[in-house]
Amino acid sequence: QVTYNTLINGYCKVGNFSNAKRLIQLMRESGCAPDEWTYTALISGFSKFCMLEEASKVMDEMLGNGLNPNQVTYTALIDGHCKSGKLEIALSLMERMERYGCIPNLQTYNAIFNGFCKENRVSELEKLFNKMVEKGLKPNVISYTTWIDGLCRIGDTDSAFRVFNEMVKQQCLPNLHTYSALIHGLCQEGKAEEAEMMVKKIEEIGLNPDEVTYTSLIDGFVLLGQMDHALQLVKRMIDANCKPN
RNA sequence: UGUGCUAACAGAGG
Repeated sequence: QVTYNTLINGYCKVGNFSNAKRLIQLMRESGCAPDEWTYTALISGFSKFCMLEEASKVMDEMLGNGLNPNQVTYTALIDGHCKSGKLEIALSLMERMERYGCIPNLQTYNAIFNGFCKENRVSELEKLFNKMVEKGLKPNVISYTTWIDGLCRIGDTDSAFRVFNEMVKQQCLPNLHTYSALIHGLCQEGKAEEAEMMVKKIEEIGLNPDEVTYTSLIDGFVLLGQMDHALQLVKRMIDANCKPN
């Protein structure tokens, strides 16, 4: 059972669903019934590849077999819907989840935050964020980074930095994703110089900017028409052992 | 007797 689930999960993760189904068949033939883990692996795989109809079908099948979807199952399906821009369905799934006595956890909220973020619905993100804190869940670096990214996307880097400061005050350590979101935001606002200073700052605290960080910064100077500096940054990127992709 | 081993969330360009 665990062995089969491990293999099935491996196939689901890479989108090889025919092999996953073949293994489920084998699993059944050897006397093991698919369990929550099996269905969750399928739902998570289908969600990841934006095959939402299939994912929902598996969810129904799971319920039909008397198995209870857990927090991981719901979160996978919710995340899939968020990533496909079906935020309203994701929200109703979260309601359904709660009605069935399955409490949304931090990952569930983070998936929804990401949905709001990508749809530029940052005020709703903030509202839910506060609601989550009221419920006693502690936001982590992913929660804050998603919020910051959302604010940057709507061009409100000032608020993004306010959230950043709040995060630090709450003893939540920003990581490279957090800084990269801010750097990207600054660059898109035409503040590539500020972004570059920020890159220097993160290097000082021992973080290594990666190709995502550099590409945002390079794009920032490209937007300003400063191609010479953009090319200089590519050189610096290579010197810093970061390969352009 | 032993409940261990497997699943979900964030950043760039196009």
